[in-house]
Amino acid sequence: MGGLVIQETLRSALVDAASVVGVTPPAEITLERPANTDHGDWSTNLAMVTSKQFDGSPRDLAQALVAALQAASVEHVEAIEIAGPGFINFRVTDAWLYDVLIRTHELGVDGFGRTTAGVGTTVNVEFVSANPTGPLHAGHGRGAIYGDAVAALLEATGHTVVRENYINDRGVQMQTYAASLAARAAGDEPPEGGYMGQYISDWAADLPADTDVLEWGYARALQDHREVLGELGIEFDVWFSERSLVESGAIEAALQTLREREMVYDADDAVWLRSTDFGDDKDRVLVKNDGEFTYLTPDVAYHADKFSRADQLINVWGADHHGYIARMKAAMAALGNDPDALDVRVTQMVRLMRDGEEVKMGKRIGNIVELRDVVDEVGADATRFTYLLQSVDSQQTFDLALAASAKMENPVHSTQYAHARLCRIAAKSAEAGLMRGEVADADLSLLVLDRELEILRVLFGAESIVELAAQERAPHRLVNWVRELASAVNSWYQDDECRVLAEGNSPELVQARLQLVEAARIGLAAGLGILGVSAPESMWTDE
RNA sequence: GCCCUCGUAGCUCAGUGGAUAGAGCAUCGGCCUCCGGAGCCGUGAGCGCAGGUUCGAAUCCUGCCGAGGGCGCCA
Repeated sequence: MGGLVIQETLRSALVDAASVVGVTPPAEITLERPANTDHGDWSTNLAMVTSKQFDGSPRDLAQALVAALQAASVEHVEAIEIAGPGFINFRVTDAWLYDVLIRTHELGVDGFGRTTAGVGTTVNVEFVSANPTGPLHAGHGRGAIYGDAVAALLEATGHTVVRENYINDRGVQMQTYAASLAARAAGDEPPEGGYMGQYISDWAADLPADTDVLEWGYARALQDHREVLGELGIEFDVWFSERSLVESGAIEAALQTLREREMVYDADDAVWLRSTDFGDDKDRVLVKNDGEFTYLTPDVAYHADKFSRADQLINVWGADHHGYIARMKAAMAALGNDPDALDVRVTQMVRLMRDGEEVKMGKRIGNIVELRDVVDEVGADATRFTYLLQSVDSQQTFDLALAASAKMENPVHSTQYAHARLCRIAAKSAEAGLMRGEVADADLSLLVLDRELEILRVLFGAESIVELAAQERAPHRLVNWVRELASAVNSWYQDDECRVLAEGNSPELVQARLQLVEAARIGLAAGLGILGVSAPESMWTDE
């Protein structure tokens, strides 16, 4: 509905015009809203992309198309212009923006911005997957929140999503961890290559006398992970234990399958995967000459298991694991799975700033910034929003002081504040006896100011942004959209002309503006909701 | 040496092959007895370098320069 009607009207008119002129349009005619409003409300590059079929320049073709369009006299269109190298620009009546408002009300917070594009597809999103040998640190936070937001975006576009956390609960790092705990409990230094963090000493102090140190430490670390993730609103559907792969025989089964498919060979007393056959730099060892598996082997079995449960896999890995992408995809191909259905996303490092100083992280040198400390300092909302501000392809600078501040230059604050302002207006109106009525009863044509219409224009873009953000696994795109809406609201709010409760406003105007207030509020609350950030009704923190 | 990511305004960052490359902060200049000034409006300034593909490149390709990360029968 709404704007979509306009788009379909224009597309259909363009198809007709192309037919009159004698060119074949592409399957999907590009129709976009120009960044510069001087270029009209809608624009198409049709003349440029089809000019090769035409005897003349793109502009000449545009002329011919416009002549055909004007002869057909398209509904809602006020003006058609040709600009630049051959763009055809449409100016349409503002009525489509009122449809955007109505549609926003109909969809509400739980439906606005959501689509059904992914219905019928199951996606497994694996993220965090941190070793249970210590607390989560600030670097884990980025992957944790990114993975959760990607999962939410996929849900918002109709996919069935499984959030999964893989636990490396066997192997030598667990032994090292237990030895480090035991050493600290006995008052000694951890062994060579052991874990040096302060948390080892802290946790060792709680270590009961007569207990299995490894199992106790495992439970302690896992509890830490669960707690801090819970504070951030991250809930996993599956916590997948590496040990369970041993117990179920899944690792041996995967090796057997690879052997049957002749994808492995024996050499130098080891078992090798023919990963070079599938684009890897070199073949990889799966079983070492001492009979133990390498790190890769259980992981291969694990991914094979995930493939049996989902149509698409998404992995969120830290930058230090990018070198494993090629071998894992090769292993999946060797097992007969589609390597393109495994989408590995790598998050670049986070530089954490505090008081203008960079805080260094490093698990084995003892000076880690725990994710818990970040959450305690800036709160769950600011932690999520700030991590999501930037593309994970770039290194990030996370300013703790800014994220915790109640200033407009703090994006999470200005965004939430915009929502609170709208709520205050609605509450204030109600106190004055001016309740918002049914949207159907309001005269929306009273909304004519540019700042009012700008809010509706931004609201219109929500669905395509959510779709794009989900497709690109790029939550920061939705963050940018929410910030854009908040910015439009904050500018509108400050403009005296736009006031809802100004003296002299007619009851009809108040009603129309209250409808706008609610639409903008729905947009902010829906966007923040998908991102897992709360939409507060008030920003007051002191009571 | 090879692989991955990045390089856009003084700073932090946006930018699905499209038109005059955008925000925020900082600078400078205005506004403000107001639905919450924890504010608003305006201003100047930029695509690392060199080729290529294209009607059109910040975007795609190649090379170079620079930053970070990775290159074990470790995990």
